[in-house]
Amino acid sequence: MEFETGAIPLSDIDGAFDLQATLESGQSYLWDRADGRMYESMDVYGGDAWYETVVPPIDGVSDEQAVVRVRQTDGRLEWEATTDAVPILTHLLRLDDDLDAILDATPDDSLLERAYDAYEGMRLVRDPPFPCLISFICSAQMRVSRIHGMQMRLAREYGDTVTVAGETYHAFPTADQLAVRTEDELRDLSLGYRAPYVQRTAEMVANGDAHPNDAVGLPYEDARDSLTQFVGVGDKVSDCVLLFSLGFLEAVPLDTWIQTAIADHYPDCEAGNYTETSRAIRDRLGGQYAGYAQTYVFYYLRAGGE
DNA sequence: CGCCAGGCTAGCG
DNA sequence: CGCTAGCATGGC
Repeated sequence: MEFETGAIPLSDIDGAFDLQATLESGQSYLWDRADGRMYESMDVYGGDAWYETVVPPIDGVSDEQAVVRVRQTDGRLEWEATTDAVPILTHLLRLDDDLDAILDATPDDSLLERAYDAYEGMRLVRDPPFPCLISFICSAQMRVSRIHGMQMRLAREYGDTVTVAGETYHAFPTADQLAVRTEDELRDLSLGYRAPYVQRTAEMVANGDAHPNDAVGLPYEDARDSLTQFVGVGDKVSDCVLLFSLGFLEAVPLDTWIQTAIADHYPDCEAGNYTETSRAIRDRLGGQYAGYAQTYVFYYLRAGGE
C-alpha cells in the first residue's frame, strides 16, 4: 500500500493552529512523533516534525481504518495517508472549531491570557472514543510520557499491523482485541493496577454492555455519571473522555494541576467535592467552553508557567 | 533510599 | 453520603 498526499492551508480555518501544542499537550496519547522526540521539547517549537497515528473508522467521516501522517510547515498541514485525510484531520484536530470565537467567549483573566499567549493555536482534540477511554484509564497517577508509552505499547502488542510504503504502523487495539487479554498479560506490559481496569472495561465494550458513545446527547453531568460505569473511570477520567473525545467542551477535568490552579487562582471555587467544585470552576471559566480554557491552563502550568 | 505522577476502588463510619 | 488505605511502576 502507498500513501496519498495533500495539504490543508491554514488560511482555510477559523483561528490559529499549532500542531505540536495540540498533540503534545497531554490530551491525546494516540499519536506518535516520527523523530521519537515526543514531549522532549515542550517549550520549544519542534519545527516540522511528522506525527502519525492509525485511525479507526469514524461514523460519518471515514469508513475504513486509515494510517495518517501530518506535519505543520509554512502555514499549512501537509499530510500523507491511506485515504483522503482532510475530513479525518478536520475531525481529530477540531479544525472545524472557530478558535477565536471560542477564546473570546471565555473570561478575561490574567492566568488564561498568559496561557493563551503561550500556546496560541492549540486546539482540543477529538480522539476516537474507545482508545481515549482506555488511555485515560491508564492515566491514573502516571506521567504524561509514560501514559503515551503505554498506549504505543498496547498498539504494538495487540493492535492491527498495517504496512504502508515499506513502514509498519500499529492500530490501537479494538475492544475485542483487548478483552481477550488477561489481567496478567496487561500487567506484564507494566500497566500495574490499571491492568484489571483496562481488561474489564474492554470486556464491557466488547460484550455490548456499554459504549462510551452512549454518553453522547445526555446532559453534561448525566454524561459524566454514565461513563463512571466503566471500571477504572471516576469523575476525572470521565471528564477527560467527555472533553477530548465526545465533544463536551464544558467538561473541566479536575486533576492535580487544576486543583493547584484552583487553590492559587480561584480559591472561592473550591467547594469540597468534585461535583460542586466542577460547577464553580466551569462557571468561572465561562461555561460552554470551559474545557478549552482548562486545557490551556493545564498545559501552561505543567510547562512551568504560573 | 523516598517521593511523586492528568486517580480509582473497596471498605469503612 | 464522605473519608482513606492500598494500589504498580519508573524517573529523579
